[in-house]
Amino acid sequence: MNSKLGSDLGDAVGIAPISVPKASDILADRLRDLILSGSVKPGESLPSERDLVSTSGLSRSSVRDALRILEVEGLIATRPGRSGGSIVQRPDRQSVARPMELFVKSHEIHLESLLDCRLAVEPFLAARAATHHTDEELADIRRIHEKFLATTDNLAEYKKLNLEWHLAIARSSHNELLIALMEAISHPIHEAAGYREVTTEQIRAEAKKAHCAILEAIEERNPELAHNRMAKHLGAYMDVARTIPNSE
Amino acid sequence: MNSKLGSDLGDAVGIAPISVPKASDILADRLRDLILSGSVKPGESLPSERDLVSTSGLSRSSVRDALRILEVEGLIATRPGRSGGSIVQRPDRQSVARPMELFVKSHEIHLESLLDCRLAVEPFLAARAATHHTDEELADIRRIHEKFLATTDNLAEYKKLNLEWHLAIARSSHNELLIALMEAISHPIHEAAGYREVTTEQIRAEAKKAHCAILEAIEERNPELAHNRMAKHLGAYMDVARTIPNSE
DNA sequence: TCCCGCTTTTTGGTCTAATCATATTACTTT
DNA sequence: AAAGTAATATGATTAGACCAAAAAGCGGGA
Repeated sequence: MNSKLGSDLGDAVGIAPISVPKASDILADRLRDLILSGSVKPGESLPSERDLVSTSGLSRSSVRDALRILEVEGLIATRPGRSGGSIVQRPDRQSVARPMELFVKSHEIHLESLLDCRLAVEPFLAARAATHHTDEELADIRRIHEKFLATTDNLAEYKKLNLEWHLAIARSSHNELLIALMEAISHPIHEAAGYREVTTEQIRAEAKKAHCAILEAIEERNPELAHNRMAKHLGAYMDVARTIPNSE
Repeated sequence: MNSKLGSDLGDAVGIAPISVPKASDILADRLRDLILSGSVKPGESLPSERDLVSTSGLSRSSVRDALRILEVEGLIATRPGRSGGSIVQRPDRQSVARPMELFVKSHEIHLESLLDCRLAVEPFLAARAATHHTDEELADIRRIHEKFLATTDNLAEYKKLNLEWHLAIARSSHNELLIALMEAISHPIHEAAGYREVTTEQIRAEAKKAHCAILEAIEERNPELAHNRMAKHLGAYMDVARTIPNSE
């Protein structure tokens, strides 16, 4: 068992570095496959921890580790108590948005990139909303819209309703993936953007006008118009944001 | 300790349901804050598990659970052995793309929605690539492009290089978030799309022509042209995909 | 008969205390 | 000095116990 000899042999034969997977990872992979293949459907439960221990041959810690992985991934929800257990569920939008937010925060993504992202996605969402919206969704947008128009000097309220307005439009697009993306980038944008770019009365008035125009296009089910007006609205916002130095 | 009495009191006073957070979640939140606030920088290590046990007062299981959460989130990487530990890192693009893929698979997102997503994002990436690309990135794209043009009847090879081509364009955009999004949706698309829509020689020839045109626009650093040509290319692809019934 | 209240049972959550595996460091020997 | 060997710090894994929550079962009384 000479280590040098072993190393030489390894180099000579060209053994690739062997990665030793963790027991919990292997079990997590298997359980994930079970879920994704549809063997266990949403609402149903995985076997109890103690069952998994006996069937897998692993210890309870490893089993719990595996379950914890799936929980973070949003594939299961665990509840204590009898008839509790690991209940399979479809990951919600937050399971997508959360990692994205972590990514944005960790990499200190510039506001510029976030707005870029928004500019790419939101006009599209507006166009889809124009063609795909239901009556309930439209009513929801209108309700938020009216409240938004009614805001005056309460900046926090203005920002909150502005955000809600955009998210309501997004939800009407019926594209779950793009909605999740919007949700993910909205929070960082509205945190990073600060209050300065909406301080003047004029800017807020223009935003309200733009919202009205976009909503009108959506009500008329005119996707091209909604797309262009949203793009113009965001362009104006970006121009304002750009003239203001970053707070960081 | 009459339970009925307690319940009535609770209803009367209007006590909100109290959520009992798990110990590991609390610790995970704290450690995550430490990382995101920059108190522990990428490359540095968190305290060892045994240290965390003594400072937090929790058991080793809970501490390990917390660390496992952060690991799944891509915030740390753990390595065994002396001078191992939980090393802080920035989440990579995979940490964003993976949850998105799980979301797509779990919700059985239609190919239509995925292509929509792509249509929203990729023309934008092409435009940004036109203005932001470096010489190395352009050389990389060209290398893949040449290999792509050289493919003939090997469909697997064609599809692989096609995917790589699109991702290379995306990388040149320098928008990390949109790159991650592209990576995330590319795999499901190319899995779901099957082989049928690229079976005819004519379709492949047109795709090659379109790639050439897009690349040309990028080399000329003309963002509008790159945007429009990419949109047209994707539109053509979607038309083809739409004429073919889903494989599911 | 039906409902309240107690007990039982199942399940996840937490803790303790070892032991194993791995990789680095420190030491010893040649 | 270089090479080999022992000590050590770290995560990975196991085992077993007990706690807490929540549902199910049971029994007595209105």
